[in-house]
Amino acid sequence: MSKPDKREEIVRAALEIIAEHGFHGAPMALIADRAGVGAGTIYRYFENKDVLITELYRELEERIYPVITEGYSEVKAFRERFLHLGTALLKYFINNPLDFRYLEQFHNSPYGVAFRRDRLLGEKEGCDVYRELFDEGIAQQVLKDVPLPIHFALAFGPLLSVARDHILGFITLDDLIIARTIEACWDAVRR
Amino acid sequence: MSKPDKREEIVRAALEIIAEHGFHGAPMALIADRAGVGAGTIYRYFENKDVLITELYRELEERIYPVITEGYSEVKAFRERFLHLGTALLKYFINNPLDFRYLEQFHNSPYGVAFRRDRLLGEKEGCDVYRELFDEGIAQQVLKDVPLPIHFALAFGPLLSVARDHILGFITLDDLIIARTIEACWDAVRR
DNA sequence: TGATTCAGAATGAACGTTCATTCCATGTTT
DNA sequence: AAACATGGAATGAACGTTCATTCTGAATCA
Repeated sequence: MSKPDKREEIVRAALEIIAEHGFHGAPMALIADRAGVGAGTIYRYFENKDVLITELYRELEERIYPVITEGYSEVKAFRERFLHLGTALLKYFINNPLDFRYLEQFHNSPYGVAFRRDRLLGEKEGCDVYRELFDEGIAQQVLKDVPLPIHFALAFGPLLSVARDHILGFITLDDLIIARTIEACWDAVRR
Repeated sequence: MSKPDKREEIVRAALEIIAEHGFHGAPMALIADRAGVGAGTIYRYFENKDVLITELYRELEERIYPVITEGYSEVKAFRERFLHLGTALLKYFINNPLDFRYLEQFHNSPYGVAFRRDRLLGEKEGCDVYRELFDEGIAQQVLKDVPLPIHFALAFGPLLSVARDHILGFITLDDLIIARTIEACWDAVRR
């Protein structure tokens, strides 16, 4: 196994185990096992567990961004762009439940809070597209007159909740329900 | 200190520490310290840490319910009832940040997932008022034609997100913004 | 009243376990 | 052969839980 291969295996194993059992249900020894690697080897690639966790978060963000923005065109009507970004994000989560579960774990932990605090301006997912879209919508008075974070809450709050329910098996989403949900979010933010 | 006093102190200390640092940042020894009791004393009142955690959850639920439903009348117009329940819940969270942080921790943990799964199967809903309101709205076609869990997501998702941002200091809510936020949620669920 | 007894509440040091991290003998590459 | 990478046993810190002991205050007795 080549050098970068091992790093990749470690990251993959960490994602699987942490997404399923949380940070504290993911001992380094288990991650090493699942990656097919010695416990000590992890420390050749990551200074410690915290670094592994935040590094994994960064990699997930980078994976998501291009998928979301694929087929996204800034020239389309505002509403269409909103629906595109919402649908793309929700579908990404549904198709990548491990990524979703990991991101949730991260957000609801001291890691995530510190991370967001550092980013106070960048806000959620670090995806600038969302911020730009909402800023434009507020400026053009297409969106309601509330602060940006409220818009984020109105748009992403239901989205995350629905994704979680689907992944945990409490509901089953299909294309129709997804479309209706995103349109409902649009009703929430539009003026 | 009388007998129920100690139990109360333990519960209070556990709420404070867990809300602030999470389940794993709350060793029993620290909870005992904060409560002003010996480490072993906790085990006179709670079989183990898990029982303490779920018991505390149950107590919080019981505390919230009467506050939410105060002044709530089933005869008022549907929209008014929705706004009342939404506003009451959001304001409760803002006024009781420890409660909110604890409930979030609980929901985003194996405890919470297991808890919800039991509820779904057992039909024994904790938030009956909310369930009744939404059921009625769907039946009367005041609400959009989507499954109940989607309505929950549309209504509570933004609410929790906004409460979290406020409590973490990322935004500052006032009565006007709260009212606009709940009304936006109404736009999301209404037909 | 003051002394004595006693049940159960409270205590915290000690225990066994789990975990992140370190260490080093061994293997691999250059 | 030198330099580096690896695995997994060893380490020590932290944790939840236990239990032998101490404390407390109500009940009983003289």
